Amino acid sequence: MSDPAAFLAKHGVRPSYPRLKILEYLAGTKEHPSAEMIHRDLVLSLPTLSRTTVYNTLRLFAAVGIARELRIDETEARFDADMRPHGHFRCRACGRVFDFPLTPGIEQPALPEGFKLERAELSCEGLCPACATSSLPLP
Amino acid sequence: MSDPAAFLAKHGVRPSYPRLKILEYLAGTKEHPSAEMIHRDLVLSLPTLSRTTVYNTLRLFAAVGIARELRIDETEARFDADMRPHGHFRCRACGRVFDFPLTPGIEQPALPEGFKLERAELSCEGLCPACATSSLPLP
DNA sequence: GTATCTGCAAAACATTTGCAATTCT
DNA sequence: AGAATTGCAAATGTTTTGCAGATAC
Repeated sequence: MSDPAAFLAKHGVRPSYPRLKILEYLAGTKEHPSAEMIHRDLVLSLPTLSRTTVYNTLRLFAAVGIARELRIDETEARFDADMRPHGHFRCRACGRVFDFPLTPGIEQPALPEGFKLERAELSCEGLCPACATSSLPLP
Repeated sequence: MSDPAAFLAKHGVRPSYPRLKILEYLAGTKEHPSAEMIHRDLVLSLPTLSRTTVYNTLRLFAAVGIARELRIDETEARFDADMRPHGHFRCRACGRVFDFPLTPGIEQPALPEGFKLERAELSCEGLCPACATSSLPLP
């Protein structure tokens, strides 16, 4: 992300300071954070940041195509600024979300006649390599 | 579903009356209902049925492999007793959830080494045929 | 008779909303 | 000034939990 402000402007989003910080945070992580995680981290350097603004901003980012909302976690929405096609894998033990490449064709599933596809998401769950080989008791 | 009680017993689930009714309801619909929808309909013929029991039962069904929980709706979990591999499409206008066949290979995505896959779900969103051709204003 | 199941009420939790104060142009 | 943005507090809606009574084996 060379110029975050220009990137926001290009998507028709006014580059306010909170929005810039949220964009930079999201573009610079592979954690697929939730709104709560983003707020918890950013409020350290931006103490006035409210949860409401984080929620508003993430919804706005999703609406204009800057980020996507993942429904891979049972309790909270997770967000990803990588808009290239890829799948997600959530480890049920540690909760981390991993990206994985899609076999070509999956991103354009063959829907019956008449359906107008706008979004597709391949979500997997199981154990990540670290948790699969761990000797700790699993949830 | 020829013998629902035997089906439950086969999965190690005691066939109580509420569980039987919930199983029959779920197996007899293509609506992919939420817990609330199931309760709203079943309470008409089973007035003592509580929401808690519906939630408990659906969680139990998912745990033993009788049904699966879909995270395709923004607000509430939806449930499906069809355990055969297939994808789901949610219409953002009418909220209905449709099944569609999966191109072979999708149900076994190629994960990187070491990941232990337990569940995979392909969720799509867009407009269903009825809503796509409707002249009503869309949400 | 003991473990399991049910249901009510209350709690927990993520997210949204109303609205006033602030900020940007 | 005027429009957009922010942030607080309260509300919303789904799901979970504690616990007492009912039920099944």
